Amino acid sequence: MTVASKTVSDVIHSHFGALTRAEKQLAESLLDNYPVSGLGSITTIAENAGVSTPTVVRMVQKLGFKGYPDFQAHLHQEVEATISNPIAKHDRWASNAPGTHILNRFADAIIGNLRQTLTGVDTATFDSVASLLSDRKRGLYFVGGRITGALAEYFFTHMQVIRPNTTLLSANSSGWPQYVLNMSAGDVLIIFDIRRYEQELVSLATAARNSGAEIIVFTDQWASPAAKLARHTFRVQIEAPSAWDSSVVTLFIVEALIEAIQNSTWDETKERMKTLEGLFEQTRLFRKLG
Amino acid sequence: MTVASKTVSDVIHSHFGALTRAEKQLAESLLDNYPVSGLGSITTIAENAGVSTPTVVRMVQKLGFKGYPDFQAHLHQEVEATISNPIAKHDRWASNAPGTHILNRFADAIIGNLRQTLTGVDTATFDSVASLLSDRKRGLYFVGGRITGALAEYFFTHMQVIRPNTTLLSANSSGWPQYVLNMSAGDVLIIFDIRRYEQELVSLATAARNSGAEIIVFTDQWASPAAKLARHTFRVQIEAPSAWDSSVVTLFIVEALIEAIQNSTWDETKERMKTLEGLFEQTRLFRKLG
DNA sequence: CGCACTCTGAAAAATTCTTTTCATGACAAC
DNA sequence: GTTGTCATGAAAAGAATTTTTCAGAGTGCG
Repeated sequence: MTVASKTVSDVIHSHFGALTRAEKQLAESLLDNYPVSGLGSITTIAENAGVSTPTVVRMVQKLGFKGYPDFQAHLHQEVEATISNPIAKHDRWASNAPGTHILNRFADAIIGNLRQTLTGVDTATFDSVASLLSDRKRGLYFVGGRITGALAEYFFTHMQVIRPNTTLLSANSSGWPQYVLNMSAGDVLIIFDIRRYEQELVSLATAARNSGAEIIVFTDQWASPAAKLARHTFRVQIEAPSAWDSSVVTLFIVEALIEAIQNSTWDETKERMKTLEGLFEQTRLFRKLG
Repeated sequence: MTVASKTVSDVIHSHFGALTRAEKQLAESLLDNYPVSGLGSITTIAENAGVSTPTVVRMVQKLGFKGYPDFQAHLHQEVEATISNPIAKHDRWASNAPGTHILNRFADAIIGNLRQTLTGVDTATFDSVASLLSDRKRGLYFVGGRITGALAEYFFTHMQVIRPNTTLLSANSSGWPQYVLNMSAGDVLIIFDIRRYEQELVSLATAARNSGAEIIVFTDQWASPAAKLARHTFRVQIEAPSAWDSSVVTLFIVEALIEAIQNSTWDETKERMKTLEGLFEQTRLFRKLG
């Protein structure tokens, strides 16, 4: 086998599955800040990765190099190629891809969305929402549309671990009235509604408001009609070089919220997570015995 | 004396007059194709310059370095500085927010994840996966774990619109064997498995492989055990300043794939979407009348 | 529980690299 | 011509790096 045409990075990636724990650790370390991290002596990179020098030797041989010097020679060539050709590298995101590859165009678009969205997001709103959702006296209800249902579910799954009293509304709108029936004043309804806004969500929001619930809406830059009924609204930039809208930035906000909420009640959450671990363990055991 | 602020190149130039014939010859050689020419061992660069190794040692000491290793360490630093640091870091993403606000810290982390992931993703792999999933003769099966189930669902929902013959596996693993029963050779199983890898997914993957299915795995940088059974694997960077892992970049890849797939069969997809519109319309009408 | 197996790093061995020593030769000054 | 100085590289010495060996730890499996 020849290693010639492929980059060292490629070789590492293509063998990654076959690497052992320590070797993966080493590979990570090499890929992090690649290729400069591999410039030093075998001792240095072993130390940086927290593995022994024999591990380094074994890995590079597994990758198809004759030994460490051979491995390093290849790296040097790549460094040379990279440096002598300054236009390359980071004009593009994915390496070895034309600047017009979908991955690169998507990355550009998403970064743009993220920046625009964050410019628009008021951190005071963000903090208010976080503290609303941290309040365990309030029941939480999550609901999404056809596409955004997955986001609602994602948010819900995390919140369910972090705190009690959370509910995911079924995708089918026919069951919604029963949920509204259970809402009390101060409960919070989190709605995901993007483009092709779904009429039913407005009805749901109205009903929930009448029950005294607070409403939080995740929507796009054009704002769902449900936003008018909301206490707080996140207007997220969703445009992508695609026939579909992008949910990446919405998910970003959701994850940031999850962290903010969890962080504000870490002690309690920690206990819950520990208990949950125990429950998973039991289930597994249960299954084995059964 | 300190060499700190000046580059090695500067130092050589400023001492050039004081160098002897052989040393000048060496200096020329180093400056030619700088700084890569100084990456190898002392023997190598001595040979390249056509001088002896003692000459090299004498020169670097004359330049103010402690010895050859010291000289080379400085060169490495310069190479690193040249290669890395390409994208200017935003001090602040969200306006009116301290740089340490969770939104800003999250944004930094996600951008980092995105960059690292894209450096690692082989566009050839990406394209292969896209064309695999575009092939309508192959049945598609999506499955995720507890947290990643939402991602599987998101992917599935889109693919269901784009093409026929797609299935979302239930969250409950007890129903999986029945799905495997229906898989035929050439079908594709898309698995999402991140951190806390779920043992059942490996069993599922094994069974699917035995039925002749191709397997595609979305996992994290440490790679799910299911990846060993996979035809293609996406290793996504998932670390966030949070107790939880981030799925943002995974979703990014999914969306890019959706676009790539849809794009490759746009004509057919367009028809399907039109039909779907009609169906939605009917349902709405139906409900109104009912 | 015990066996076989793999992974891992400590330590030794082998190799290579770096530095020093020193002999040679060139050249200038006397 | 002799002498001293300096530059240079061969070779030895010294110091590191790289590779190999090997034993212990861990893991999976019957």
